[in-house]
Amino acid sequence: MRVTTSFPLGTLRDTPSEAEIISHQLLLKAGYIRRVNSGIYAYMPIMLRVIEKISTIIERELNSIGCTKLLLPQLHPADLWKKSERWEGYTAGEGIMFNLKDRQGKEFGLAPTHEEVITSIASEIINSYKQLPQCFYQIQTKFRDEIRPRFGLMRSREFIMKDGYSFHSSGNDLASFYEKVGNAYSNIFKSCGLQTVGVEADSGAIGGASSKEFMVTADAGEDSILFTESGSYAANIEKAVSIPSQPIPLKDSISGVLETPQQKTIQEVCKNNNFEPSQIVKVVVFLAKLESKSEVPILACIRGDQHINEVKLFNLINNLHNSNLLKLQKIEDKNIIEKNLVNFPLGFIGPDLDNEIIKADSGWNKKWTRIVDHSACNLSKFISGANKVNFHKVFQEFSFSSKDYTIDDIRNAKKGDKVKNGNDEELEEKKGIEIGHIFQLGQKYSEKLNAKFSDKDGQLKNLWMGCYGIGVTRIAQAAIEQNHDQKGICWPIQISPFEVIVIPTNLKDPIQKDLTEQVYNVFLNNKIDVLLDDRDDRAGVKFKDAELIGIPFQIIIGRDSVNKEVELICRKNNTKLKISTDKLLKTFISESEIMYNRDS
RNA sequence: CGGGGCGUGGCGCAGCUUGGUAGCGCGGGUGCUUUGGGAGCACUAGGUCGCAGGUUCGAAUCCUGUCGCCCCGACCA
Repeated sequence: MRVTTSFPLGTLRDTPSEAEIISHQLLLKAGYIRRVNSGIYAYMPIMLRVIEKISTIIERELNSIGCTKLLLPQLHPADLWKKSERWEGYTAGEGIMFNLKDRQGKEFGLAPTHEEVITSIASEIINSYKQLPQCFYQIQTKFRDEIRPRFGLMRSREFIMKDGYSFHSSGNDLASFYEKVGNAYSNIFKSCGLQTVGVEADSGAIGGASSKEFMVTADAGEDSILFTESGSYAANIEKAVSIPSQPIPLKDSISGVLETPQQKTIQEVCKNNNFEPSQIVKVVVFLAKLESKSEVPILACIRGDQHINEVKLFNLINNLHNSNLLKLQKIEDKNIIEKNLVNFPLGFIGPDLDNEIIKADSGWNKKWTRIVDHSACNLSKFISGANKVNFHKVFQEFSFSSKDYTIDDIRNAKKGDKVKNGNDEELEEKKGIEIGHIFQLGQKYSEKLNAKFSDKDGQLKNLWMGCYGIGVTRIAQAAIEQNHDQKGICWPIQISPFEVIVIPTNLKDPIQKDLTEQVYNVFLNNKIDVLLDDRDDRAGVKFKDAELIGIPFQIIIGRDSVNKEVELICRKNNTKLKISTDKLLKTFISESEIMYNRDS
């Protein structure tokens, strides 16, 4: 491809001010993407080549384990989503799905994911166990109405994703295929030149039993992952389970009610009264909004030195009540408190907060749903709010094990915690970018959408399902986050838009010009992805651009053209080889082979 | 939705406090010079200063409203 006749590179001299993280800055500066609106980007020709390379790698690996590519619609009828009971949650609750009405007033959603559509189609074409297993996938644009799009392609409202859905006759078959996909994913990310870790994850709104995320480790990542150095354990912080540190026991001499004026936080109480955070039980109040429209107040207790994991809490509440939980919010808004509660001692709440405090005329459930974390329920003596403003008190022999309290894990695991009893390994923490997620959905969707097959025994049974996602555009950006330097991007060769760029330094010199054409054509004829920077610009400009856009190899055609000699430069480590054009192709092929093999 | 910031040519920004009808660098075009690390000189095109009201003889500048964008938080297949 020639720069002059195919597309303007569109590189920028200055870094656009809107971009915060390096990968986003480089994508814009090097002309890969253009912002059209918040979270909406155009993929320029050079970007599309990256996307296509990633897609090809994904297709190769998935096809090799028996997956089949297809293409599904993006405009989904609301009816289908109502059958799976996700319409409300995805529009009213989380509001993650763009939705609209057609001229007849029929409702539609712009697809953020495709379980409903694929399941309904699969149920039509799969009749017998003899046709199983099946796995379909597609690579296309997804839509999500993000509350706050950010970091370029990392969290955008339109993004390209590979999503796959598998169908099985049994849970065992699903589990083994899930493993196979997990392996294929590892191959894919390795083939893309990325360093990833697989972690246990929460399955979120998609639901299902088992779920694993693939993370690119990078400081710019939005997720926290906890892992042991040996690799024996790795999980997303949303899911991670650990043993909390030992609490420091309270002195025997302390008892009764304590005056704690204005001391609303754990820190203030500790500082003013000489306590340790682990001697306090923190009580946080939430309001749970259910799909059945009922609103349930929640009282969550945890040891003072620990933090509540709202994802765990969300899932727990979801299981505790019959209706789907749409939203969980902290109760802290003054108006909401005044409207629904009487003399609410915010900042001084204890685990025994009375149900009477909920106003009779409030729309809330009249009883607190009381939840206590393991870290708090074993304390024999602790400090907590006295349910009276400016007072705390000492709780002794307080029993959480009455049936009023649900005891469970609602705690954030953290760096330094032990993984489990009898294992001395400590958790470490890193930031990660989620680029892949696989789920064992089980029969959740097939049940709702009535997707059945005839099994060996002649019985109609629900299909077992798995679903598997890869963020294609996210991979591209994550790769830059992991592979760049002061000068710009350093693409892993596997997903670079071009393998090599030919840079003639002076096209006015007929010898250089002839040699350039000769070299370019040799590479073209040998099916190498080569870009020819045939712009009539100064050499320095072309060098800078080549470095910025990050092509792994540069061939400089210059002064030594008279001797049929050129330079082959490796972008990443800046090594230069001066070689004659006779040996150029062979040398390039062996050098690039090394690079392909090292990274994949 | 809460907190903070910003909207001035394609990009990065100044001007606003103290009103007088727009400027700098990069980029674009033309010409000459230059030619292995984002060149030099000259000429040139390009902006109703986000939008709408208001104050004023006069508004990019002051006031009110509104829209948009970015960052932090909440939220997150």
